[in-house]
Amino acid sequence: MPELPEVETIRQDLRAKIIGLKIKNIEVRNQKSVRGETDVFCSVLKGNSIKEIDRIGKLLIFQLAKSGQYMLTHLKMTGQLIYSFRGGRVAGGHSLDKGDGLESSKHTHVIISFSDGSQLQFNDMRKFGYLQLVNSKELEKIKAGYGIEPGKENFSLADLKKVFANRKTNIKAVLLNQKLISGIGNIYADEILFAAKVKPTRIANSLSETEIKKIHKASLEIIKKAIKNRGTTFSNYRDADGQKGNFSRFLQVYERAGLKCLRCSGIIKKIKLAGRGTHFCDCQE
DNA sequence: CTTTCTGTTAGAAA
DNA sequence: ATTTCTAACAGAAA
Repeated sequence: MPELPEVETIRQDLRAKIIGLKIKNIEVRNQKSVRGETDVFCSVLKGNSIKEIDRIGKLLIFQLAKSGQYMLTHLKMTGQLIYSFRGGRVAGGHSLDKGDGLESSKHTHVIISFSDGSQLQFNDMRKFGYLQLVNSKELEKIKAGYGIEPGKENFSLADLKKVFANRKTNIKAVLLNQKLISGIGNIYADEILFAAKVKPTRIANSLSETEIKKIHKASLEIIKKAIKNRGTTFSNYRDADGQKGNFSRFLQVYERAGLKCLRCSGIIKKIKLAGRGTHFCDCQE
């Protein structure tokens, strides 16, 4: 799925489109996509509207105008939030609803319809993602479980050093651990370590001051640049308009196994690390 | 046909 | 307490 830059792109897009729209109807086609009671989920949303959209890590937080609750959305691997309106279109998927311009597919699990005729679809091929209603207390508890995040005040060099200190596992696993650092997923972990010239297999607490500085700098720069380019699409990811992200062409190592390194002309290797496909070049130390 | 892989992460096991 | 492994699911590729 979407990692931080992709989720942030969706957040910004939806913020400009659906804030204040009255929710007219909810259709839940797959119960599993909604955590908690579906009936409660529907009755709370119906007649409500979205006041603000926030994000922590890869989790979207829709603040509701009434009821004081929040609708959380995690897209996991293949989730999509696609906004469309009558006369508009939804990219991908074959039409099940003929004629009205609001196409859905067999992977559309929840449809939120607004009173102006537009709608927000939650699509998810692998069904790992979910929508969930929480109150402010539950939200705070969930937020507290997330680690420091590139671009936020809690991501200073000193904060990052603290995360790496005494950590006896490989740096890749640390970057992917949302409880320690939030928002980075498999693509950006590989890209950050390549930019910082640090091998993903290195043990976190063995990193030198200089190496930590490089990882810190690369994290901020790469995430920022990826947001600016609306994220990375290599298969399923789409923004709120159903469009692909543009960061794919800036990727240095991810999905480049067997190809020539763009820095030293060595060959990019791919191994399994922290349970994930991991790309790197021997010019990383 | 079977096996392995895929942008994630709870939860179990070690 | 930390770290590692697996399952949840669907589909593409080998």
